[in-house]
Amino acid sequence: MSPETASKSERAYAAIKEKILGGGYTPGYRLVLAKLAEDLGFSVVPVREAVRRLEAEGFITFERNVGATVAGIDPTEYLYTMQTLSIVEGAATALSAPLIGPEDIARARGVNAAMRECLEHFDPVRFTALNLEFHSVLFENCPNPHILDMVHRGWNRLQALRSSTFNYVPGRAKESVAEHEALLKLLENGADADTVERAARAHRAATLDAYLARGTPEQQARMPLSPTY
Amino acid sequence: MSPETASKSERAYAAIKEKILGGGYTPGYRLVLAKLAEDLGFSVVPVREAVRRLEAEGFITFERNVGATVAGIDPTEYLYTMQTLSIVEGAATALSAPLIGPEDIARARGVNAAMRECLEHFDPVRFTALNLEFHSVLFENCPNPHILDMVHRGWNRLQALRSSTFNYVPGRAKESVAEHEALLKLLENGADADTVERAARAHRAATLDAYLARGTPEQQARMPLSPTY
DNA sequence: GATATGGTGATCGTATACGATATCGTACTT
DNA sequence: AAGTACGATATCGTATACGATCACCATATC
Repeated sequence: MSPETASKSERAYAAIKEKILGGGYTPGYRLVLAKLAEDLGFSVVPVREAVRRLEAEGFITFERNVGATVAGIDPTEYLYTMQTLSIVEGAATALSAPLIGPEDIARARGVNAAMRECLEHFDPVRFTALNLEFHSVLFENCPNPHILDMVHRGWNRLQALRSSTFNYVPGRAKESVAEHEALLKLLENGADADTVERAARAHRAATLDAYLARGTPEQQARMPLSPTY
Repeated sequence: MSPETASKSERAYAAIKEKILGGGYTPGYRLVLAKLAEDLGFSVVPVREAVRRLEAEGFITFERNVGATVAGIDPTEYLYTMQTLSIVEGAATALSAPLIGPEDIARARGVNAAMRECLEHFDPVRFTALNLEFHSVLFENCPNPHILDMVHRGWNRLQALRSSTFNYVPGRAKESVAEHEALLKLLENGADADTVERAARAHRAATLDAYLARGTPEQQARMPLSPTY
């Protein structure tokens, strides 16, 4: 029996990704294959495979004959990701809606209650984790695997970006919790897919708006995209 | 000077993808790394990298210690891809809309005219190629690279699927050309993004509907998703 | 002082070799 | 005859080695 059931390539992938998401490797950090391999105790080949995969998923950039660096994370990139998520998560939630049962709603409502508590104790870290859990309940039933995959990628990317760029926007979290409750009400009442999609999109767009409103006007002017439409 | 400027890994990727899209490797075909490497004149390492990349993009399936096969292409997969495209292409087109100028419209209209001719001479191959060109004009201006990338992947996937599963649906092509003209009118008149998105979605959904209507009622019942909403 | 040029080192790209694993056929047992 | 155990073979997974390429810096030249 090998030490782990997964291949070294996959373990390398998970380990590096973990470090990026957790902030162990900050954006701009130079990833040298040989060094990574030594740290992990593997050869460079599986490490290289892991790095290429992470590149394909947008976590790192890779230049031929030069090397890899943890992906840069400018505000534009954050906007791109949020906008993409608003679209694919909106669709995933709409497609999930008919498959969401009362027990799912109840669970989501419990999570949302816990988020409300986090507001009072000011625990943004737990708040963020619960936020993912809440939305997972809403979109995980999406029967289209491609769309679900895109949603997962978006959340991953967001996590990578947030750890370094995202500043907690004071008033926003409270609004977010309220919007969650409104979303649950829609689902309970069997709202049609189009309405659910719009609400899910608007929810994310509102977060983005709050982020943009935080910046100076000139920063906002540089944003090339309207956050929602 | 090397024979090509691209790395062997990339050339292998392009070559294998080409063969899949062109029908040289049909679905279910067993891809053996060593054999591919020999055929290409490369070593297995870059070939392996290419294969993993194609796997990530959905063109082939890969099982550990077993091997790779060209991705299976059942009707459900076609439906997933069409549904995903209706969403991301709709968004891409809506985001492109404000950036599309008169010269783009004119070009698209020319392409559409050529498609109309294809109908009369019954040239489905050229029709399909022109169809991509038409839609490219509509979505290529999309300023969000993530969304654009998802659209490209969808089209690629569709091309791979179509070469083996898609049967030309008789009446549909004519409708499609008419819908194209309607889309162009919307863009010319500066329709708002929401309207454009709905039209682009509906256009693709109509193609999917035509495909589904072609099958027996029992086949349709097995489809797990509503094509549009 | 600025720019061009060559050398040097770090890092990636690929080839080859070998070990690990799954699959399939065959023989044996019940 | 059916099922199971076992071994042979094909194929993948990883390690190691070396060649190729690029960035950097020192030096020379204008």
